[in-house]
Amino acid sequence: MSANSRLTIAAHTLTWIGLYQRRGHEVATSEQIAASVNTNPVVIRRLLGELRKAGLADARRGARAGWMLARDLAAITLLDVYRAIEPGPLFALHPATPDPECVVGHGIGPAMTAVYDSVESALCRELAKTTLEDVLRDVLKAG
Amino acid sequence: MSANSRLTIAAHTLTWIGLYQRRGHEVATSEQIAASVNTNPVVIRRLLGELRKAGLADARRGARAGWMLARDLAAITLLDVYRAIEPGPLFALHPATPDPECVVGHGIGPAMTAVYDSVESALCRELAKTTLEDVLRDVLKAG
DNA sequence: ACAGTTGTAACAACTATTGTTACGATTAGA
DNA sequence: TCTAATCGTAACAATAGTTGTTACAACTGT
Repeated sequence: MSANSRLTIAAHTLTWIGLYQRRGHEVATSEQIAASVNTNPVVIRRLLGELRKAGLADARRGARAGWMLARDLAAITLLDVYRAIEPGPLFALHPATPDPECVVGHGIGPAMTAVYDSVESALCRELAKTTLEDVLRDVLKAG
Repeated sequence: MSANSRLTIAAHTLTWIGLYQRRGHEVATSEQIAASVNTNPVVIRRLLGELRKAGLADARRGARAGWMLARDLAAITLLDVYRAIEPGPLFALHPATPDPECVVGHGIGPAMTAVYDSVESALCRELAKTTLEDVLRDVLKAG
């Protein structure tokens, strides 16, 4: 797959806003964030748009416009971020329906679905363990 | 991402070969497997080529050619299959290096890498729990 | 020698990601 | 009321991965 950096950029973005707000600023602009992420401001705005729909960020428009967190960093887990920006499931079943006359073709779908459900649960459990507060702490420790 | 059905098709393919061999046949052809999966034989051959490189399948060429398992179904986990066919990591870091002068830009990479390592470990642990023997049992139960 | 199959290259269609330009909509403040 | 800054979004190109397809050389049991 074309490697997926959306979760990285989303976590970067929200962490950046959180730190900026703790330093006393009200809002952060997509241009400031893009400079830190090293990308185009539109990429940041697109991503923040999805994060806003998920209730993780808010935007103020007009003059003195910009972005702020909708919840504290400690109240946002990486699972929240993942759910906000990753649309589909990790694994898919067959593109075309397998032969229903074949024993394997008939039973493989449900069998794999059960496995994929377990795997996605494990992935979500793991992502839920880390909050953006944890991420910020690690980031500052690395400095 | 364009949804990834490679693991599904690979598990289907190996399970099909395993069942076919248990019914007394020596080898299975990509055409037979493709009929069950409902796709083109070349798709199966490509996938089996990667599975062969990983030591999970073997091919016989010439007349009476076809595919066989290199190990018993019970000795192949879904993690083995996953490792054989999925090249990259689940999540990627930034496409372009983030600003190293920024605290967040500087520390976010290592922080996210640690998280991604944990997540991939959890995913692998979960995939390792299921063997193709388990898959075949579920498949036959569903019938 | 023949027939059947593997192994692989080449190509098209489709989708997702990332980056970019452009421009209307919005609003605090002069 | 005007202005300047920023959001919100559409549109497009470049790149890459997946899936399906055709084609053909290489191989080997009979």
